[in-house]
Amino acid sequence: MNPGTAARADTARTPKGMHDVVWPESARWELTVARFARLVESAGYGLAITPVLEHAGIFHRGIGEGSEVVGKEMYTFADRDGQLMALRPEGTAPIARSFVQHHPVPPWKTWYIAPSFRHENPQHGRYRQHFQLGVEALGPADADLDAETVALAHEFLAGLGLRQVTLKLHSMGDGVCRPGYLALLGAYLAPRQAALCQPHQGRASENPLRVLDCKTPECRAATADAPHFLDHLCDPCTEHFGRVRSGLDALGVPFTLDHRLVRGFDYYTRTTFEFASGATPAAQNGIGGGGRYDGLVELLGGPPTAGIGFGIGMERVLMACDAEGTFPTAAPQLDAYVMDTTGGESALTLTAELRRAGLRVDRAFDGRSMKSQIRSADRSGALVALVVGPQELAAGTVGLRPLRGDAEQRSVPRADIVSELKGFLINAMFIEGPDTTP
RNA sequence: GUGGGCGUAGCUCAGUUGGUUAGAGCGCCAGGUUGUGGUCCUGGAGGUCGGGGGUUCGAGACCCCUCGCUCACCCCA
Repeated sequence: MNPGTAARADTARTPKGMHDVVWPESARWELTVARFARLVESAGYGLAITPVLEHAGIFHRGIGEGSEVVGKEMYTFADRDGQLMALRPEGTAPIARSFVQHHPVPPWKTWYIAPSFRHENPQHGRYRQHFQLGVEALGPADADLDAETVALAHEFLAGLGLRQVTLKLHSMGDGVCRPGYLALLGAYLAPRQAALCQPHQGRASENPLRVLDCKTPECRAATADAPHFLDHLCDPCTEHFGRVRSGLDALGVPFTLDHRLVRGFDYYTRTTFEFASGATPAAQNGIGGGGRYDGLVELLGGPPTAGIGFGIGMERVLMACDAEGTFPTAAPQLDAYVMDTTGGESALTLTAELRRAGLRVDRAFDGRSMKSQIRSADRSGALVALVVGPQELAAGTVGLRPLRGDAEQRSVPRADIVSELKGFLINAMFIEGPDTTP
């Protein structure tokens, strides 16, 4: 370890590629997660919270040794017991591991918001720690579940107001037809090695699918006439994929078939899909993706169990929202802000009383001047300032001063402050009153 | 992991061919207004010039190393 790196350990900063999410940005996270939870819970999903750390083998076996994420980007280390541990690089394998461990009765539908770690070089929209919102449904192999799952992700993104998001769909076949297709693709590429881009020359035989995914003009040209997997699926896979497509059509979810869609994890079978934003830079326009992984549970030691899910990148989604300018404005944070220039005891008790009554209330501290306190009240975004000065203290009243709009400050008996404040807020339609509609 | 650009106050930035105690706007604090915000005026606080080393009488500026951000590649969310 060089001196510069060592010195860095003393500096108060987040590690490279990792970020604090603090207010007001964190308010968008809360709202986004809440929306996601409400949506997927309406579809029968329950929350799953799994450890950030797993035995590294879960990912080696599940995602695949050869994958970029496991081979080059995973945070792996031996803990104090000498066990090889890894920080979760994605959300699906831990859920499958959890299924194997607890053998719940399928269908088992879970959702998560989970930090994921990849040791790569960060840039805007790609971080060493990012958060994924996701769902996993284990058990059914039914193509309707594929359609439902894709539609759920689509509905979430559309519900955030995103309009420039496109959906790509493909099928990766299964253990029956994939070997045949890989051989076919390999045979197609073998005589064309020299035409591929530098990095892929000589390596095409290792993972021919990667070449399809490559964006260089050389590889694009060389694979222009490559066989499409969709033309070589086995009959059951063809039928399954046909039902997924008709299901999405029936649900009104637009998609395009993309024979170059190759996902980075080995566990995918049959249906795979990705959502991309047309509003963010191409390098990080992938905002989510997923697919079916019918062999994963068995791979991790469980019974043969089908599964499908998706992960959506929290940071990427918010980037897309920013790019499209669709994110809703934040609601006011506080109903009232308490000011007290008489020593603070009134503020202490009044604030507690109002909070017990269900109101959102903050107050000034450190006995600052009236002017200073009302400036804080204004900045806090509160709708009303409640003023306790010497006059109010002596008279047993509280000054109710509206901060938004042009209403006058008025004096309210201290004993009536909760009902008076609620009455004011309802009247001003800042909070919901009793439902008076028929 | 590879390559380009950039790091000066909380934020956005200025800082001449190297030359005294490093500046502005916004924000923050206080006062003007001895009881009242959003406007205005005045004042104040706040800086290891990302970090370390070097060249020099003298470095925010030049050189080397390093850390971070950023853009691209790779790959992905």
